Amino acid sequence: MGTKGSVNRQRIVEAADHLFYSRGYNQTSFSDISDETGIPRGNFYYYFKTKEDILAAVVDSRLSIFRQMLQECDRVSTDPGERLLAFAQMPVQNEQQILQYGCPIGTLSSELVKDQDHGISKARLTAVFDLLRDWCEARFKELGYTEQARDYALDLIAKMQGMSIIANVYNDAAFLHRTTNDIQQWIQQITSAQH
Amino acid sequence: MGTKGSVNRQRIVEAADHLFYSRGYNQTSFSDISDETGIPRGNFYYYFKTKEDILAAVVDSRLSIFRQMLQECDRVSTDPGERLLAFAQMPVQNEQQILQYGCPIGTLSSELVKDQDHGISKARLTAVFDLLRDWCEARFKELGYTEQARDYALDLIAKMQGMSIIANVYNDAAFLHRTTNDIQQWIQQITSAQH
DNA sequence: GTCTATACCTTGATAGAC
DNA sequence: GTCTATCAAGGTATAGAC
Repeated sequence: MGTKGSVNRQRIVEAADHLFYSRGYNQTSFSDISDETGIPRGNFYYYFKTKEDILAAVVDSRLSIFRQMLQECDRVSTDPGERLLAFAQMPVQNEQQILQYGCPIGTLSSELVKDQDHGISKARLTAVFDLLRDWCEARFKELGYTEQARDYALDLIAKMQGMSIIANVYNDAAFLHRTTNDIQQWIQQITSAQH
Repeated sequence: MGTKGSVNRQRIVEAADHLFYSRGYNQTSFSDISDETGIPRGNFYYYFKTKEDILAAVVDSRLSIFRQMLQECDRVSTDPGERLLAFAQMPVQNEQQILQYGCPIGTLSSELVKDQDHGISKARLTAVFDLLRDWCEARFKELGYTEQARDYALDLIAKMQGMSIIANVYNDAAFLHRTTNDIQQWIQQITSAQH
C-alpha cells in the first residue's frame, strides 16, 4: 500500500477519531493529537493538508465502522424484523460510550452543523445518517411497507438519537435500556402488523 | 437595579445567547460578541470575570425563557393533557430555529458535556432539562400516573430531542411536522387511557 | 463606568535541516 | 520520511488612561 496506508497516518486518524468523539472536533488541537500519538505536530502536514482533511478521514473511518455494524446486523438473521431489532440493540452494546460521550454521529453532526465556515461538505456530514437511514428503509421495505418505509426509517433513527441525548445528559443507563426495549417493541409492532 | 441589571450587560448576554446558539459556545469569540454589540472586547471584563461567566448568564437566560414557555403552556388550558399537547407544539412554533440550529438546550448540552475542563457545573448544565422534565412529570401525575410519570416525562423529552436532531441534520420541515403529530397522538393515547 | 492598548498564550500551518 | 524551529493570526485576559 502507498502513502494513504501509512502506519503513522492510521495512528493519527485513530487518535483523532477518539479525541473528536470525547472532546469534540473544535476542542481538539494538533497538540492533543500529538500528545496521544507521540507524533510531532509539524509532521501531520506530511499526511494531511489541513485539519479538515483529518476530519474527513475520521468521518470516512466512522462510516466504514457503521458499515461493519450493519453487516453484523445482517448476519444475525435473514429476517428483516430480526435485523432491525439487532440494529436497535447497538446503543446498549456501546453503553459506556453513549453514556459518556453520546452518539458518535449525532454529537459530531450537531457540532459541525454550527460551523458556518466548514469546508467539509454537508454531503459528507450526513453520509453516516444516510447510510443508516437507507439500510433501515430497505429493511422496512422488505417487511412490505413501500410507502412508509422511509418515514419509519427516520422515525427509528430519531428515537435512537433522542434516547442517546437523554442517556448522555443524565448518564442514565436504566433509561438507555428501558427505551431500547420500547423501541424494539415498536419495531415488533410494525413487524407483526406487516402485510 | 444594580450592576447586574446594566443595559450593556444585558446586551452582552443577548448577543452571546444568539451567537452561542447559532455558532456554538466554543466557536464564539469575544470579538464576535464585540462586533454584534459594538461594545469593545476589553469592556466585557467589567461585567463578567471570564467567558464561562457569560455562559452561565446565558444558561440562566434560557432557563427563564423556558420557564415563560411553560407558563404559556399552562395558560392554554387547565387540563394537563391539553397543556402537554401545547408543550409538544413548541418546536413547530420555532420551526426555523430548530431546522437551522437544532434545539437550543440539546445542542448546547451536547457541546458542553464534551468539555472536560468546563468550570460550569453539571448541575447548571442540566438545569433546563430538569425544568422541562419536572414540568412534564407533574402533568402526567395530574393525569393519574404516579409511578410512570417520570418515565413518560423523559420519554417525551427524548422524542422531541431526537426529532430536533433529524430535522436539523436534514433541514426537513415536513419531518418536524409529521413527528410532532406522532408525539401528540402518543400524548393523547396516554391521556385517553388515564384512570 | 467606559474605552484603548497590549500582554501572553495557543492555534493551525510552514520552512528547512537531517 | 521524519523532525525541529518558527510563523502569523487569533484567543482570553489585564492594565491603566480618561
